[in-house]
Amino acid sequence: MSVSSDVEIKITLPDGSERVYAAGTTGADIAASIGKGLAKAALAIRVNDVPLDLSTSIDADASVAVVTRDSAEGLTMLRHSGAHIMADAVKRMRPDAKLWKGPAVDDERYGFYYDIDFGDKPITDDDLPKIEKLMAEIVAEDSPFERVVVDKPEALRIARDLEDDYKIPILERTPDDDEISFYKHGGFTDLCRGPHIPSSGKLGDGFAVLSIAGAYLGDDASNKMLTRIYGHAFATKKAMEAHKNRLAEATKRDHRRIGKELDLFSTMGEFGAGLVLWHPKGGFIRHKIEEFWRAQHLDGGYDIVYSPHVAKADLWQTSGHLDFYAESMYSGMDIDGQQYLLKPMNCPFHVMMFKDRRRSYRELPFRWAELGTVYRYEGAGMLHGLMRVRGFTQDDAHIFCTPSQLDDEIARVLDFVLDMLRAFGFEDFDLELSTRPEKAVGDVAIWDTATAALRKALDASGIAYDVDEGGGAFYGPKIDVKIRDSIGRMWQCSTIQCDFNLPDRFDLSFIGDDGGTHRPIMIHRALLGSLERFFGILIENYSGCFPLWLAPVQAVVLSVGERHADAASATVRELREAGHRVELDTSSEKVGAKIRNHLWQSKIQLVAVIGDSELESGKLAVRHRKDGDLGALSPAELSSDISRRVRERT
RNA sequence: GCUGCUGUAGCUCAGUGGUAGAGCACCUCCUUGGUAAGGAGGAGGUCCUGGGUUCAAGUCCCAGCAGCAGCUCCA
Repeated sequence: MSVSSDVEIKITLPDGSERVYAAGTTGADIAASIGKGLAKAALAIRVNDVPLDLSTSIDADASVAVVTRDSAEGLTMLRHSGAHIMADAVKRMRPDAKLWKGPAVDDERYGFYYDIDFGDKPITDDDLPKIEKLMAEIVAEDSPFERVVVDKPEALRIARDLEDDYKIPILERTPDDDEISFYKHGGFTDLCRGPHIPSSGKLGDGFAVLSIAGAYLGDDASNKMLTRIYGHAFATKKAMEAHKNRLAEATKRDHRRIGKELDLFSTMGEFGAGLVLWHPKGGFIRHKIEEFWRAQHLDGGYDIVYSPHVAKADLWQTSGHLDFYAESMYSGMDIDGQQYLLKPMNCPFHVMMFKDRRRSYRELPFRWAELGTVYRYEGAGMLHGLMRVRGFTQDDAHIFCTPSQLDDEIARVLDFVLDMLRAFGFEDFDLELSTRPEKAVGDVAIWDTATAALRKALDASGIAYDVDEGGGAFYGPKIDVKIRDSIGRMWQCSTIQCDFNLPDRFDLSFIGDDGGTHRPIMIHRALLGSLERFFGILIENYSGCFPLWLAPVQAVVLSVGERHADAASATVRELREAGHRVELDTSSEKVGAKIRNHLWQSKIQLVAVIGDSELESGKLAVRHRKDGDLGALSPAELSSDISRRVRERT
């Protein structure tokens, strides 16, 4: 700028190479000097690791990286600028709209949003295509994004001129000597730190306006609700289309839709929102899950216990639930003049079981597992298919152990969790350790011991994990496990939590080898989380095509014509006697229609066809949904194929 | 809970204040067929519920219930 162009500066590029430029050179100049392609793809620069506009001039030696539209950082900028362009489009459509904020976000569905106040005339879904069209016009105008740096009084003047009322309190809170910047493109100006893409045209054609929803001002429920418009942007139109296809794929897999189509479950709707009916086919799958779960637990050193659905208010008082969890609990019922409450958790019952008699260190650890059905009040807007319900069954267990057993128990639980999840086809995990928060019960020493035990188990697992410092519950540190499903989404199911609170509240103790009384440590753990939610995840993961060990129907035998019906029926009988779940189809449909119904509509894995040549050979023409034609198999061969698939859990 | 949208046949959804519709599924009959939809006919409705406006309401208004999207919440 003011520096004369005969002063030279040294620019270090990310590959370590150095180039000399005239002082005052811009990011755009540097990109252009390196290559045409880079210049085209460049959106911004990083100067000494600070992201800046491409038009920023550089006056001193620096390391510079060009941010391109296909990098993660570039995409974030593209989306952030997309939010500005969307806001511009909205303002063109509705000049009375008052802007709040519009960041880029890291979300599976959306790339950016803008929160906007439309006063008493909110926009509707019908307006979204209009906004998208206006955005395309703004992109076509290709107006440069221009950074305007002002002082605070000037900034306030600009905000008032723009009638952007929500920006004024932000500016008023800003310290007087802070640098305040606006970004302008065309006739649109918005308060923003930046950086932005060089011009609106750089947004390209890979963007979309996706949906609208309410969002609180400042994401605070005590504030008024604004309209949030969601959009997304990608480097190319092709990538945008691919994203739309992913959204469509997720919609296709929606467990509510598949649950209906395959008649797996329903929810009680107006007879009880958030309450689930497991239909026979869903019930069968649950039965297989529970059967496996029980077998694993018995093998894994657990005992299986049962507890009631209700208990006197006193229990929930002692446990602390009435003090800390009351708003999630249902109002109770009066039994003999005593207040009883539905259980929101199983732990107090297991604690009572521990307290039933005096315990010795020789008995510990106890590992008590229960498929315990609990009821929790969830706000009406929270309910979602099987994923968020008001009555659900936790695959719960509580381990009571001595401090010296903690290491082993934690390591054992973590192994157990991962094995269980792998059995259901999940191989990819995210682990997170949450440590002591500010407000916590229990000695710092016991926290340290427990946290170390969790950390040790995580290290031993060989899986990378994140640490959420201070993110633990007030009663103890924990490990959360997330699983990645077949289309890349993460779900949290498992949690392993140490608890230093309940043993205190219930004054639990055991007699140690010194003859004195000691406090046991309690570990809560759920592997699948809630059976309802886990079932929902399984449905979406498998898209309703369940592996044979879970599938309610493993195969269908169908006849080509009437004269094959008896043989088909006999085959079904034979396969059923071998323990397989097989159905018969002798309906008067054409073979193509039957195949379509079973393999593609009902998502059954195997069909076996019997026609003239099969009658002749005594074999079956077997077709698998994914593996295709398996050729001619005898009933015994089909039976062992089914058995193999069950064993392999495929 | 909050904001917005939606609620019509078992399912997916059309429907302009004036006689309730389609496709699929279902039932019956015809067809007995060879690997992703054979044909014909039939039955099926508290248009979510309750109020209101109107000569007349599936349609407009209000309230409730439920569902959907998001926000807030989530030991």
